[in-house]
Amino acid sequence: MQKKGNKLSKKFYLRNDVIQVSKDLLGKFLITNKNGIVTGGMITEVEAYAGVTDKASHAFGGRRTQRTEIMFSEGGVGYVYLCYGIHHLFNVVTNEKDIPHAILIRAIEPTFGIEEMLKRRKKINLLPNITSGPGSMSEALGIKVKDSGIDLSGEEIFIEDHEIKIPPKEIISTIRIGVDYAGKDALRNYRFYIKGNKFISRP
DNA sequence: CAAACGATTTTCT
DNA sequence: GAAAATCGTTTGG
Repeated sequence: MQKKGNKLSKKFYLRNDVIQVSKDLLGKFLITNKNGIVTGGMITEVEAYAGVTDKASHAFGGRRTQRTEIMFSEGGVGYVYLCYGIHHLFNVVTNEKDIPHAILIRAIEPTFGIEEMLKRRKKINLLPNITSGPGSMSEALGIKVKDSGIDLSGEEIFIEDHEIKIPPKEIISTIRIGVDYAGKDALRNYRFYIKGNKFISRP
């Protein structure tokens, strides 16, 4: 039923324009394969974190710790961060080695393994809020902190191109959410989502 | 070694 | 709409 999906090549992540990569990720499919159970869906909302120049990023100012070390890796790996002790946020690391750019996946449109995702989220019906919001989405996909640093070209967590093109008109850019503390950097239009899609996080 | 904080979500008023 | 929950990471002594 689904068109054949090809995993994104390493080159996709290695580009140095994190904004462009963010836009390109919209319409791609984020898939996880946990214990033989496949879950995933189309990426509908993302946020870019431009490394050392972005106050909202953990790597702002070149801060390099054991946790953020992953972001300094070469693009193409996942960076999972535990926030508020409860939520697992999934990021895609981009750019070259030592340049800590990352893209936070905020929401996807459920496509594969919907039943399993509902079970993980303890929901009965498929509502838009099942995967809208970074923490919720990660839980639905079974992504955990221990997955941080995973190679996205592997078999457990990966991103596929199903040749769905999102017209530039359908891509909305706006300010990010939940980063008010970042001062003027919070006003950067680094958040992107697909126009009209219901599976995006709510204010 | 102790203290403060957060890229969120959920629940209550 | 506002506030609490909750724990690993980070920072300071």
